[in-house]
Amino acid sequence: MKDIEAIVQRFRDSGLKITPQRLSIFNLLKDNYDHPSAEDIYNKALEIHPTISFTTVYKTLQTLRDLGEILEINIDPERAHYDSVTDDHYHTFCTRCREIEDLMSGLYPVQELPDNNVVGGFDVQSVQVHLVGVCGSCN
Amino acid sequence: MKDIEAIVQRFRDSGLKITPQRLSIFNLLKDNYDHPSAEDIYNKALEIHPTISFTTVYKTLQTLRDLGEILEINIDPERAHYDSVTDDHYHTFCTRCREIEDLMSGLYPVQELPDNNVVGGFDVQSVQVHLVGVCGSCN
DNA sequence: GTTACTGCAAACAGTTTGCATTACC
DNA sequence: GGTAATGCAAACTGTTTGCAGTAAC
Repeated sequence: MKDIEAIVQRFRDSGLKITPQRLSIFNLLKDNYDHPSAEDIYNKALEIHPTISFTTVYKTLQTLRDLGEILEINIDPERAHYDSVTDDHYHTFCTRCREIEDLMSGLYPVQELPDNNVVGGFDVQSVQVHLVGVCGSCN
Repeated sequence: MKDIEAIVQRFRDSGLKITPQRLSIFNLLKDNYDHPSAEDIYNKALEIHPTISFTTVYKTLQTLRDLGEILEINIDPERAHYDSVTDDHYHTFCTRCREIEDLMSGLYPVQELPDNNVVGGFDVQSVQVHLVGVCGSCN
């Protein structure tokens, strides 16, 4: 995810409006290295905008995802999580505490894709590597 | 997933009963190299048992998953899919047709885990590698 | 002033459960 | 006969939508 000014510019360029609610969400995501669910973000946003609705948070997350500014992570079957770091990296998912964490690169190196991003006829848009198990804190 | 007799034995050994409905589900899974959702399996089962309920299919899938005989794949945010092949292998997920397919081993080789299955303090129970994109047929 | 956003309330879809009846062993 | 499975109906949870009022530009 770009820095706030760049995001604001990108929204304006796309004919999207900048509201205080949206700005708060941008800031929450920017400072966040967890992998929050929509509801996590909503709860934090409530502290700043006590009247903000879940719908607004949800729709803003969708917009950011569609613009490619954040990633939606689908590893927790119970809910989607979001990641403001869009560079290639992988995740661990703890089935006890449901926390998603970044996997230090180097700890689990994965094959490079070919230059055209095609593997066996399949056009790869993203590679998701999830190590599912139990994290250090839950052990 | 083991062959049918072994599954039947495993169920009996665990105090679980063998019903015609369950046997049909075992057979559907055994012959299946797709990655069906619970509803897919339910629809096929209906052709054999016109009165079978979704609940029965659902609960049997849970039991099989808990026994480790099938895997639940969480890559499609809209629904869980199941895989009767429990050996290590990876998947492609087409965002257009929502088909999950096996990734030929060799096309995208992945790092081996250390012997103790621990990566950076995280105790790995399974590794899920998903190539998300557009499949050959949808291109 | 025009266009898009907010927030409410309700719809939606997949998943999960409680419970009476039925079937397995 | 005792125990577990089936199947119905309803609850549940996260996600998504329609729409009237409001705010950005």
